[in-house]
Amino acid sequence: MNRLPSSHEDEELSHGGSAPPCKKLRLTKEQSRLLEDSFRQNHTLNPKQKETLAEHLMLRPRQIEVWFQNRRARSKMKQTEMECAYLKRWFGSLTEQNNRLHIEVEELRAMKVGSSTMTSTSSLTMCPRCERVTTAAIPSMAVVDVPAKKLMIPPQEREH
DNA sequence: TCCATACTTAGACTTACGTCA
DNA sequence: ACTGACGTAAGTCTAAGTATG
Repeated sequence: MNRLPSSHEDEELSHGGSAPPCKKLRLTKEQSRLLEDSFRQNHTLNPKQKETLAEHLMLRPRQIEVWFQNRRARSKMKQTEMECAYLKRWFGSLTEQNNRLHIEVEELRAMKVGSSTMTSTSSLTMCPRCERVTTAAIPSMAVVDVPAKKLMIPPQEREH
């Protein structure tokens, strides 16, 4: 069932035969499908479930056990890869946002230079918490709002 | 079309660690 | 506190499958 046509020896072994350890087998599509279904329902199996599944698929319980171990590991690896890719995208978007804000600060400083009566342009600072540009000397005097839509928080993150 | 080779996938094993009786 | 059985994660090996020139 779970074996290449050339060898029914391994097939017997995969069912718990007494011969020496069998060579690596490939599961059939049907076996893989059922295992995947089972994995979707539960990522771990209790001994009874393992036994039942093994019987149903005509595999040794140990094979079921190993399959689930590998499946969990690969599932975790895939999840990590996805998270990594997501964080990279987010980092890119934050960098972009940061660059734009720096440009904006420079523009505002330039504007300040133009209006002679105001405080020194070097006193303009960006509050890291509220994302507003303020004059450090007299904070109450000049507060420039950065529209909330400019904060490029990825949708996935906003949900949480 | 066939073949050799490189690369990928997945079954199996080993080891280390945590939990529990 | 110690011990053995058991389950799991992480790392690794390697046969089998696939892509490529």
